[in-house]
Formats: sequence, structure tokens, C-alpha cells
Amino acid sequence: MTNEVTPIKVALVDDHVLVRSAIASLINSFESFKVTYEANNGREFVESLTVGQLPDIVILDLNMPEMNGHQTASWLNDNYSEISVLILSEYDSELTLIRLLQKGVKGFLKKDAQASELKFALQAILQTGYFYSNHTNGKIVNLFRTGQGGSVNLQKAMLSDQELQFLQLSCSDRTYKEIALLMNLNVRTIDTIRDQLFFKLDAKSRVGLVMIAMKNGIHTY
Amino acid sequence: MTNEVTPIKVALVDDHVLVRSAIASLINSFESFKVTYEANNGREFVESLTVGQLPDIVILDLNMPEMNGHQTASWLNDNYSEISVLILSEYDSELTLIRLLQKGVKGFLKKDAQASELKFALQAILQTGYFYSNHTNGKIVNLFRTGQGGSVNLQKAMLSDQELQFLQLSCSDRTYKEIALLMNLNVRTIDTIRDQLFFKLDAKSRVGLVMIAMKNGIHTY
DNA sequence: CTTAAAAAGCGTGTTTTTTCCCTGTGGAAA
DNA sequence: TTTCCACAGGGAAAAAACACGCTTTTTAAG
Repeated sequence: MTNEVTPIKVALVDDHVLVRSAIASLINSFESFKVTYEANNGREFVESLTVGQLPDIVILDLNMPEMNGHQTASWLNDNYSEISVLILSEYDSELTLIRLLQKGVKGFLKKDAQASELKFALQAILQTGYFYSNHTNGKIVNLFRTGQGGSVNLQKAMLSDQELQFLQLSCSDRTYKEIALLMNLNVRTIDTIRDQLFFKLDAKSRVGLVMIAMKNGIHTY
Repeated sequence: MTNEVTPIKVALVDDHVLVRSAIASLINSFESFKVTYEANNGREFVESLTVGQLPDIVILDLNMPEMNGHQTASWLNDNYSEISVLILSEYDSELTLIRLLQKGVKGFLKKDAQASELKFALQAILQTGYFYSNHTNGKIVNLFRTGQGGSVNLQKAMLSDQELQFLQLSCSDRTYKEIALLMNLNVRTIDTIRDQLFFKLDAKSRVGLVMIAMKNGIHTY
């Protein structure tokens, strides 16, 4: 069991202050957990980090100004790999899930989770080292979960930078011709990238792609 | 000033337990406010209402199972119009804003608001009777805000049931032909409805429409 | 009630965009 | 070598977007 004298120190990084301060008081109500850091974004958090008072777990939102969840997870992985990272996002993280895993992220939780799930996730990360919600779907996560193929299929399942950029640019009124221009590619190549995404994401049309992209917070505002 | 002996009673209706219990403790930290009801959806809330202990303000999420925010606002407007309703949604509410206003809703707030905004919104509703965040955009809200035309333009700005249904059905891989079949309309009529929505929502393509629909939580999961 | 105006619905047709074939090259990796 | 894959091409069918016009229904006004 955890030591009651020195509670687990949790950091919260999220620009949605309403939700953040709310989650903070929820975590403080958990036995043996205590929120010791609160920040509006990655930069703010990184700058406030004090050696000797490092948190045990950092709860990160993905979409933040200045320094987002991806960047913060990378930085933590490089500088303080002993700190566990739990992603708490508004969106699914399927599309960039493998990227985040490579950055050492220990778990994922969506903001519409139950309070008990958050507590369970925190405990699971401490005890087993990881927590993966089973509320995800889609080809990618299934590939990952069923462990079909080691590293080769993971590369297949993972979206390339190009594919991500294409997805992002697709979330607009732009035609493929315009997207091709922006990406310095031939329209035919765009065809190939699109078809590849149709397969990877189980979509049948651009509208389908855009919906998946938005559910994953890929779109730019 | 508000009476400190009898605090303002607030009800919270939201199926995102994590966020809800979090917001509850936040509101309880506000001076002269107290959360007296918590429910996972409209039905649960309505059934738990006890005469003599009615809340002063109900904070409603829009997307809930069993009985959603629209339905709950309607019911409250019909049965307990003395209770003020504040919509606290994950999404923009532009598309159905006027509908909600007609149901007597007193204010709107998005979940990514600052904590201080929530407090301000609650106080504003008590003192002035309403609170409208200025973080909304789009043709509809601007029409409403600038007061261009009294009731005629409001009808124009408001989306019809048909338009809403079309928007919802557009969020899929369906072709317009299939949507026309589902709505018992000719494909040409679908053209008209689409073009009308292009105008009302400042969109230029179906992808644009779908993005607006998703930002407003119109899509079915 | 009558009439004008507005809107909703539907038709024909055209242009643009999207989607889907199948093919081929050049480079990197097995 | 052989295999894979990013990239690119031609061609064609389907879907989306746009134009114009013609009824019927609804609404508003006199």
C-alpha cells in the first residue's frame, strides 16, 4: 500500500482552468494523492519544476497553447523520465497514440471518464507502470492491442507526418489540388495518401476522414 | 449582496462524472454558492427534484443520454420556470442557440472557460437575469447580437428541423442521394437545403458543414 | 377572404471535385 | 536480386457544387 505520510504528488497541466481546478480538488479528495503543480500549458509547467519537489505523475492535456502535450511529453521523456505521464484529453488519441507511446507516455484517459477511472488509472500507473483505457476503437489501436506483428505493423499502423499533415489540411474547404500545392506534391500522390488513410482509418470518404480527424483534435482552429 | 446564511442552490446535470464532480467542488468553493443536486442526465435530475428544496440555478450539459439538455431545458421551462438554466457545454451552441433561448435558457458557457467566468456567469444570471459569453462567433450569433431585424431575421438565422436533420445526416459517408432517400426528399431539394446552409453557416463545402456540425456537437456517435 | 410575396420542392443541365481503376518509375531495404 | 513503397500518370465513373427556371405550399398583408 502507499505511504500515507508522503502522498503521491500529482501535477496537472491543462489550459481549461475550469476543468483543471475541478480535477485538482477531485484528486486531492483521493486518499494518498495530492496535487502539487498546476499549470496552464507545458512551458509554464516546465519552468515551474523544482528539483527535490518533482511530481510522481504528470497529467497532461494534448491541446494547449505555447507547448502542447506532445512537446511536453517529449521534454519530460528526455529530462525527467522517472516522472510518469498520463494523457487526459478531450479527444480520442488514437491517431497519435503510438507517437505518444514512443515518448514514454504511461496512460490515456478521456475527459468524459468516470471519477473512479481516474483514480484507477493513477493507481495502475504506480503499480503496473501503465494504464490503457479500453474505450478506444479503430484499426490502429486494435492492431496494437492484439499485438499483430511486432514493430513492422506498428509502423504501418502509425500515421506518418505526411498523413497527419494531409489530415489536418483536409479539415477545410480546400480541394485536393490546393492541398497538393501546399504540400508540394502531385495531386496523384494525394490520391495515394488519401486511399492509404481510408484503409488505416476505416473511412470511405473525405467527410469520414475529417470526422475522425476532429474527434482526435487534429484540426487547427 | 447575497445572503450568507442561505447560499444559492446550484444543480449540476452532466454525464461526464469526472468533470461534474470536479465542477461541483469548484462551485462549493465559491462564497455563497452550494451544489445541492448532482445528476448524470435530465431524467435522473427531474426525478430527484424535491419541492421545497428546488435549486436556484441548474447547470446543464447538452449531450446526455436518456434526456438531453434541450429536453431538460424544455421541461424546466414548462414546470419550474422560476429555476434559471445555464448551459455548460463541451461544444459551441450556436446552431441551436435560438432554440435554447426560446426554452428560457439564461446563459451559455463552454467547458474550456476560466473558473472566474463560471462564477461571473452564475452571479450575472442572479443579478441581471442572463449571461451570454462573448466567445461565440458565426453569422447566427452576430445577427442575434447586432439585433439586425427583430423576429424575421431570427427565423432566418435559426436552423429549421430539416436543416438540423440534414446536417446530422451529412456527418457520415452517405451521399446526398442516400440522404435524400432518408429524408423522403428529392436530391434537388437537398441541393437547396445544402446551399441554404452554406449561406447561413458561412461554409463552402460539405466538409465545411460537417466541421461546423461537429464543433456544435450535432453529430450522432 | 383575397392576393401578393416568400418559401419549399423539384426538374434539366453543366462544371468541378472526388473517388477509383490500373500502370510505371526510382530508391531503399531485405 | 527482389521486394517494398513513395510518388506519379491516364482515364473514367460517381458525387458534389452550381445555374436557372418552374410549380406548389405557406405566410403575411390588405
